[in-house]
Amino acid sequence: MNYNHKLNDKYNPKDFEEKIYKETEEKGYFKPNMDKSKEAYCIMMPPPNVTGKLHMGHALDGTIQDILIRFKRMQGYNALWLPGSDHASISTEMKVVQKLKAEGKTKHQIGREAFLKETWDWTHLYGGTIQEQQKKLGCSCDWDRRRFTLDEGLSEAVKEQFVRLYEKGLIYKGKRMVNWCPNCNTTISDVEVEYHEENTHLWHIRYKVKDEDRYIIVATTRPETMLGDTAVAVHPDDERYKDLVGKTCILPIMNKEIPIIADRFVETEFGTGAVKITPAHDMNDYQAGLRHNLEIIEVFDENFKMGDLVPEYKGMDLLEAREKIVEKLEELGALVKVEDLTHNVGKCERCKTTIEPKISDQWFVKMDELAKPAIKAVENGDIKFIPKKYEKMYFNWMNNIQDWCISRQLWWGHRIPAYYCDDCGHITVSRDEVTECEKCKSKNVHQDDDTLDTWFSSALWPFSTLGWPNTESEDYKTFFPTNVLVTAYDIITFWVSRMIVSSLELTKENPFKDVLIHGIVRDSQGRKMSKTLGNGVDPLEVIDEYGADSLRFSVLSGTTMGNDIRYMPEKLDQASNFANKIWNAAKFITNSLEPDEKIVEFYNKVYNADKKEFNGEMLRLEDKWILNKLNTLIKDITKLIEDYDLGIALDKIYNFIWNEFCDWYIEICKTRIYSENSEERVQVDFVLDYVLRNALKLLHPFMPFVTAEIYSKLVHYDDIDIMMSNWPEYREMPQFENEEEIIEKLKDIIVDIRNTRANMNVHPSKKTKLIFVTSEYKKAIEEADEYLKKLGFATDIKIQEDKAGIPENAIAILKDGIELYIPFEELVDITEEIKRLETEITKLESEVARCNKMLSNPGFVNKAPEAKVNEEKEKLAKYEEMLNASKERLANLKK
RNA sequence: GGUCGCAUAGCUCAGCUGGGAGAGCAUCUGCCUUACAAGCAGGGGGUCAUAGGUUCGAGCCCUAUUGCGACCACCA
Repeated sequence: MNYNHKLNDKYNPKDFEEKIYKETEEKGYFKPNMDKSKEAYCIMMPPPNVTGKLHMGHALDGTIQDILIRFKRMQGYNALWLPGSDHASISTEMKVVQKLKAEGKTKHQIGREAFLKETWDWTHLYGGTIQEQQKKLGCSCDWDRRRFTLDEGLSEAVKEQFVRLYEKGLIYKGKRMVNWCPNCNTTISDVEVEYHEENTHLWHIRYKVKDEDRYIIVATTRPETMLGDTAVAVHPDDERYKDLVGKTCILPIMNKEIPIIADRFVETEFGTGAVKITPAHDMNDYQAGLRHNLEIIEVFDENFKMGDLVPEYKGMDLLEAREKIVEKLEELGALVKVEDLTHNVGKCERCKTTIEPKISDQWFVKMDELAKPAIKAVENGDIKFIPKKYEKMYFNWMNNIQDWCISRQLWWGHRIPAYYCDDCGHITVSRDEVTECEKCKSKNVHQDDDTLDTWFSSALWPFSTLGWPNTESEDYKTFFPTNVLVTAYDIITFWVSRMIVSSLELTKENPFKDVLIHGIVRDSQGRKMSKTLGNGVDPLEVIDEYGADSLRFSVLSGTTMGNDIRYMPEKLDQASNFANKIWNAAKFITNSLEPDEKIVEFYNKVYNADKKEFNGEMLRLEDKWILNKLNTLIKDITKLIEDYDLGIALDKIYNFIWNEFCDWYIEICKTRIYSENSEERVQVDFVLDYVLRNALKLLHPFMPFVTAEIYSKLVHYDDIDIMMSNWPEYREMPQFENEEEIIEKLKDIIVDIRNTRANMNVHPSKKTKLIFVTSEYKKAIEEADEYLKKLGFATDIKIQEDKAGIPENAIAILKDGIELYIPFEELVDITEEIKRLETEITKLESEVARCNKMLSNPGFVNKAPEAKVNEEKEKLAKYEEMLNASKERLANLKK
């Protein structure tokens, strides 16, 4: 066995991160093992936009999924993490439109076919970018199974969904009021509208009541739409207008008679309490119009210029028309007053153009029936949200669900599989291309020009990627339903909910069992990262500077699932310091390693794999202490990852490696590491290697690169890389609890020694004697002799069962079951030591008092659990013992 | 307006089914001790937003208040 244990002198992630990624990918580690005897585990990566670039949100999302998949893979599952990307219709189309614009072209000029070719080219040019970036992050997904929402198979799935829903009557075409972006020239969904405050005016206009010498005054922000008014509405309970309801009034300019109606949607507080109803150009008015059967009159033409209702305004820009109409009203004496008003105006999320509500012929999915089983699946716990609070968000949305407008006036996407007959007008919906009207057999048919909302295809992601609608495909049968969906809370409503809906409707299965919701990565000031603010942090730059492991650490350490994360550059220092710490520890351990054969041989003797049990006689107290700690750690981390408590898990491993393994175990072992006795060295090398390798395994899902690099330099038990190694096993019943307790006690005493010395400003070079008084811990201290001397700054250690011969002015460290005296000789001023003892006594007294108070409280003794009461009793006894010892010591000093 | 969340050390945040307040950074003190100064050892620093309540016991549960945030709806 000739094996290289040598680690580079310095921790430098660039030396190995890319190398390891490439190697492990080439070895096929990212692919599922397809072992039928193993349970399947599957995560679908939320597909990023095809032309997107990796941002911190992706980094967090990818890190979480990679941790889960690596964990499950090490546990032996047939684990698949399937990546891909989304065609992102509006976003991609806008980018290409802009590109064309720069070239002086429009999409209509070049035509549909050429435009799609342009877009495909664009997609091929930028489509691979994000994948390459995800690789840098360490994402171990099966790239060969990568899917794109416009792939043939996925397009089949989209058509299948459309046709099935259509045939069930769940998709319909109808005139509805939709959000229209006059710039993008398409409908956009409600979620694509963002609201901005804007300063404007509120015009008060009076409409004459018919045949009466009265007026009703309405207030509006959009006087130009009054040409299309078909009613005036007031609140039914509004005393001011009660007698007017049912009458009619005269619409100025148009000189037209319109009814005065009562509707609960009217706010009596706002404006005048009377509102003009323009069903063609306002959501609420439209709804009111439907309720009251009002005529719908469009004021604008398809280009959002004034229509031909009044020839004078025809073709005018809306704002210009507004001015003219206001002038006209003033002229007519109908304008009562103009108020200033700040209100929210809907803007297009993409181009910031003011959204126009528009009545338009669109395709819709009828949601209410579809939502029911999806609500139930979460209600009855078949699908769980983590953290649970996000279920409320989901229910909130699903219980108020609106029909879903799925058609978009875009070209980039899945074209709606509906064909219109030019002769009879019949609509044929089909999976296959239609060349003949199914009703009149006319050949004059043409396909709907529109495409489907991107989310209509993303809704199928958990199963369209596995081959659905072919439910016999190997992948579908193996991996569906999937296990967990990982995403941020901002797309619960329009993605997660729709996946659940589509999956239940089409496959009759839940798409996943768990929905793991994480927060959003914000900048160090807590602001959302955005292009306009320019405060985004580029994960690639971070990786370049600190390495992927540090980035991964920094977005998870000290976080809670579901809460937003503030990006703190300092955390990267913490992360790379940690990696560096492990690196140095590993370097130290591997440098002086005994030959592998000897250590493997020792392992075979000391460990009984069947019983998961060590031969205690072959190990020392401190070995058993760290092994017991490791066992507990394995148990904790396994549970924490299973519960998705990744932040806590990571911090626990951090703490174990740094504060237990490095700070204590390695320090304790140094005398043995440098020992002349090779058996002793084999023993300690085994434990060092064993604990480190297992700690690295636990850390591997979180920091895959540094752990892999170091693991490859440890004792060579086999040829298995850490990524494919078995997840550490733990014993349910800890084997060395007692030993752990003893070492903890010794640690406690060492801390006291250091503490005392620091308080007294004793230089490290100044060594003393240590005199222990104990019978209980005699053996342990004897065994600890060498490292106690080292860590306790001692020249000499004495153990005795009484206090004979202890110098008067020695410092006393008094514990239950063990007392330590440190004779500092001339160094110690007795009065100082008296003072120190006195504060110690005060502290102990307050502890004793606290215990007594609790135990003398009948409520506590009677009602608290017995274990709790006993615990307090034990503490009391311990503190009393220490208090008595301190008092005795003090009395002696004062003599 | 509706729903939900947050408020803990100077900063950023943890804190599991209620049982003696934690981490990282910052700060102070002492150390170049042969893996690591990207380090080691030690210290200081908190009325857990406010006011009530439930409980033997509340950072944690309940109610109200204040401040902040998110989402949904909407503002003619």
